[in-house]
Formats: sequence, structure tokens, C-alpha cells
Amino acid sequence: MKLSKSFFKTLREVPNEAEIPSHILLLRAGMIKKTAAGIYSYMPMGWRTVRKIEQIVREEMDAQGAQEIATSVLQPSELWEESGRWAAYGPEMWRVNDRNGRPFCLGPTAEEVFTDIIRNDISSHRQLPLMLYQITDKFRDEARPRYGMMRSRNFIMKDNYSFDKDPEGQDVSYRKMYEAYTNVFNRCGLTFRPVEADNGAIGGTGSHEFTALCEFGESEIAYCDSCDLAATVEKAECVDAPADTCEMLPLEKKLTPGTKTIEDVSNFLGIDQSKTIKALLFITYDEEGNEKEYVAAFIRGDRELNMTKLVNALGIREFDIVFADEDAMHEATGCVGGFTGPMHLHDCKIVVDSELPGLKNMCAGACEVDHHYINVNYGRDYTGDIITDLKTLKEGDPCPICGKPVKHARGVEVGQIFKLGTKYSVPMGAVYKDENQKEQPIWMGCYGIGISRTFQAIIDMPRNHDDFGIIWPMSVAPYHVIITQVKPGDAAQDEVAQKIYDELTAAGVEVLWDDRDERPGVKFKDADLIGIPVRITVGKLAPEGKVEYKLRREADRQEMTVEEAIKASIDIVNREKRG
RNA sequence: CGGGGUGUAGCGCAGUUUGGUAGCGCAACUGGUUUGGGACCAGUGGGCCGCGGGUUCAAAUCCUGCCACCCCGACCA
Repeated sequence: MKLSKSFFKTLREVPNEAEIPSHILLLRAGMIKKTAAGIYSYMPMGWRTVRKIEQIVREEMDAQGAQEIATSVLQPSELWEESGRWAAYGPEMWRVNDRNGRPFCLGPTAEEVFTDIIRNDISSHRQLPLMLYQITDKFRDEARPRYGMMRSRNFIMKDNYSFDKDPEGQDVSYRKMYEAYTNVFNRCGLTFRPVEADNGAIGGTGSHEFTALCEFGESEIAYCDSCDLAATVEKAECVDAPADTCEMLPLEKKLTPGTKTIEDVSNFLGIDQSKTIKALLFITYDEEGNEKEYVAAFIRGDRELNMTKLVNALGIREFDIVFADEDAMHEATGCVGGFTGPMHLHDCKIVVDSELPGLKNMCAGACEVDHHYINVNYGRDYTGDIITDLKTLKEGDPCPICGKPVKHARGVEVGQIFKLGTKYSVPMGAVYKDENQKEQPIWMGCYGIGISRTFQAIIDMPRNHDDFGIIWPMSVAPYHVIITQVKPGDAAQDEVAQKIYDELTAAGVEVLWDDRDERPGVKFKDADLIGIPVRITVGKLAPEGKVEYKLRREADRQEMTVEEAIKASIDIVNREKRG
């Protein structure tokens, strides 16, 4: 491709819509353009990279026996009514009506459509297992699109669905996808970790998130250098503090004026925050949105509550619980803002963190203004309706597997895999006949890769950009080699550049030829900005049959003969293009 | 959805306080000189000043309603 003929434009200045390096570089390099908030268009150079990522995904999916299909972005509401998700999905779903007023949505995902597709055609155990996938636009009306393609409202997603006879088959499919995803992200040049994740709204019984580590990520993960621990912070288990072995002391009420926070009361009484019990009050709602019950959660004063764990313990949906105004709840439950404790509460479900029963002689609110109890003990002074781990695993806390201090990292979720069980097949009637002619529900898995998010996440890796621009890994670079011709029209240079272009192209190398009538500085800056891995400069050495060879990732430049440069290019491209 | 901010040429911005009919840099176009790390000179084109309503002889500027976009948070995977 000759750059002079390409629809191509770079920006010298930073567009004010962009905040983080990867988004700035995508815009400056002319790879994408914004069409509306969270909605982007891909320009030729950017689209080439997207297609390369898709190709890597296709190769890895096909290698695991998955077959590609394509479904419409428009999905009828009936299918979602069947699974129960038309009501459950909420405002994130783009809903549209056809001319007769029939409701449709722009697909945010496609469990229902795929289940519908297979349910009529799968009837025998002989047809299983089966895996189908697609790479299509997905739509989610995000409350707050952000960071370019990291959180957008319209994005490209590879989604696939596995259909198996039983849980064992489901596990096999799941492991295949785990492997495929690991290969995909390695080939794309991402630094990532597969981490255990919560199943969330999708449901099911097991999940991993593939998180690309980067500073601006929205996911927080906990991991351990000494063992295999890697989990989202929501999912990570927490080790209970060791149980106290001391004797229970007599309960005592203390006057603690104005000490509404844990910090205040621990300072006032001169005790450590880890000897206090913190109360958090909530109101939950049923599926119709009516108030259901009051919930009081208790946790050690220096811990942080993990909402996901609380929601799972209560068996409710995440958006059916809100923080409560404790003072307003006084009449109903006896709690008192800032002084609520586990004693004297009524008409209120009490959830106690799993380590509290082992901790002796704690300090807790007395449900009375300006008073706390000391020497509060589980069993003797209070009990809970549910006892479960409610803690957020914090950096430096002991690892739940090996006990060493855990680390935290931020990252972007580029893929997630789920075991769905029969969550969709049962309500939607996706069944097969087993060897004994008995009808059985199909066991499903679903697996997603955010293609457009991966596209940006690659750039966000520190190794894939610098002050001058993008540094694409060979596997996803829009072109492998850029020929920077210093003076187009110069006979010797024209001849050398043409020869390199022809020979590399013939060898299967993708070449961008900068033949623009620009000053050399402009061409060098643009070549660095768009991040082509290999640059061959054809300039004043052309009459001697020599060129300059430089890798984007490395600082040094080498003078080479034309033949040497061609060979070096072919070698490195063949070595690295698979990723 | 709550808080904050911004909308002026393709991009980055000034002008708004104190109303007087729009400007700078980059980019584009023409001509010339240049040519190995974002050149220089001369010239040219390009604006519903986010949109609507109001005040005024006169509005980018003042008042008012709306919209869009960005950031923080809530929410979401």
C-alpha cells in the first residue's frame, strides 16, 4: 500500500476527548474516530489490526473445534422473555420496536439466540458436544462510556457457546476455552492473568476473567507471587483472623460521645480498630421492586465489606440492595446511626462475617446514642442469621492459599468464560435424548472476548507504546514493514523502494510504502506514531544499493544492503507474525 | 443517576469579566526556496461562535430552557 493513496491522517495534538495513553495514541495515529459517546468508527489502519485480532481468535476457536456462524444484532423480545432476562436486563439493553410495535433489542450478548438456534436441531446425544461462535457487534447502553474503546456502547465481541451432555462434558469445553483464550492473549502480546471471577448476572457455577494488566483498568484483581492465587477482588476469599484464646470478660457499656466512626471510637477508647465491630445497614427489594427486608451486616472494624459476597449470601440480584439510612430505620429495627451494634436489633436479618465468632471481647455499638459496648462476644451476646465471609481481600492480607501477603493489580477484562449449567437450556427447552432414550437438558458454557477492547488494551501494555507512539506486536500490526522513502521521485530511491516493496510483498510480507511528498521528519514521526514493527529507510544510500533498517521496538539502526534488509525483514516477520 | 467542567474553522485554543458584527497556532490549498527526525517565505480558502427562546439599536459575550461531550462517583461485565 502506498501511503500517498491511503485514507490516512495523523494528529499532532492530543484531542481533548482522550485521557489515557492508549486512547490518545489510537486517535492521534488515525486508527479510530469517535462518532458519538462510546461509539467509534475504525479507519483503515485500525481496522486492519482489528481484523488481525479477529483472525487470531478464529484460528484458536477453530483449533478447539468451534464453528463460526453469524447472528443478527436484532433479537426479538420473545427469546428474552423465555429466559426471563427481558425484565432482568435493565437499562443497559438497547430496545427498539419494529413498525408494528413489536419489541426487539440490539443484542448485548446472545445466549438466547444460540440456545434457540440449537434447540430444534439437537435431538440426540450423538450430536454433542457442539461449540458455535460468532464475531459481531454488541450493544450495551453503558451508563458511563469511558476511555475510548475500553468501555464503549457498541463494541466487537467474539462470543461462543458450548453445548454438552453433562457437567463433565461442560468442564472439558470450559478447559478448551481456557486454553484457547490463553493462546489468543499471548499471541496478541498482552500481559494478562486468568483470574477466578464471580458469575454475576450471567449466572452459572464457575467463571474466569482474563485480565490484561494495566494502570487504567477498571477491574481490580488480587494475586500472589508465591502460589497460584489470582482472583477478582470481588471473588477472592479472605482468611479469617485466628480465633482468640483468651477468656470472655463481662459485658460493659461505655459512654462514647460523638464517636460515630470506627476511627473515633477506637481513638476514644484507646483500642485497636481490629477489636471493633462495624455495622452496615441495607434495605433489599424483591423482584417486583418492593421493599423486602432490612439487613445488617457486621464485620471487623478495620475490614472492608465485599458487596458481591453479601449479595451472594443473601441470594439476591446486585441491584436489589441499597445502603439504608440508619436513623430512619430506628423505629423498625432499633438501630442508631453511628452506634448500631449486633445486639438489640429486631425485624432485621443479621449477617455476620465468618471471623467474628472467633474474636473475643470486641467493641460494638450499643444501639443507643453515644454508647458502645466493650467485651462483646459472639454466642453469649449476639448471634447471626447468616455467617459467611464478607471481607474484601486487601493488598498485604494473607493469601487464602499459601498465607503470604497478596498483591493487587488493576487491569482490563478482555475476556471471560462461564460455566452456565442448565440455566438457559431448562427454561428454553434445549434438551437431547440420551443413550437410554431419556430427555436430558443440555449443559452450556458461554465465553466472550472483547475484540475492540483487546485492540486498545494491547496498546496500553507498557511494552507496546512509548513517548513517540504505538509499538505494535508483529502479530497484530496493521503492516509488518514500512518503507520510508526520503525523496520520492529520485530515480535511485524509486528503484530501490520498488524492489523492496515487490520482493517483500511476493514473500507475503505486508508493506506500507511512505511515498508521500513530505519532509523526512514528518515521515519518521508518523512511522513511529503508527507503530509499524520494521522500518526500512530508503534515502541517500540508495545509489550504493544500501538502506537503513530499524526495528520500532529497538533504538539502534543498521545500514544494510537492499538484499540484507529484505532478508532480515522476511526473517523477523516469519518469526513473529504468528505471535 | 449525583457532582464538576467544556462546547468558537478538520485539530488545539484565545476572545465572554466590561455587548459593537470573530482571531491565533497547526492542518488544507497556490507559488517559491528547502529535503535524514513534525522546514521557511508569500498568498488563499474555510465559521448557523452547540441548539432554541428572551433582553438590546446591536449578542460568541447578558438572561433562560434544552442538547452534546469530557472527568469523578454510583451503576454495570
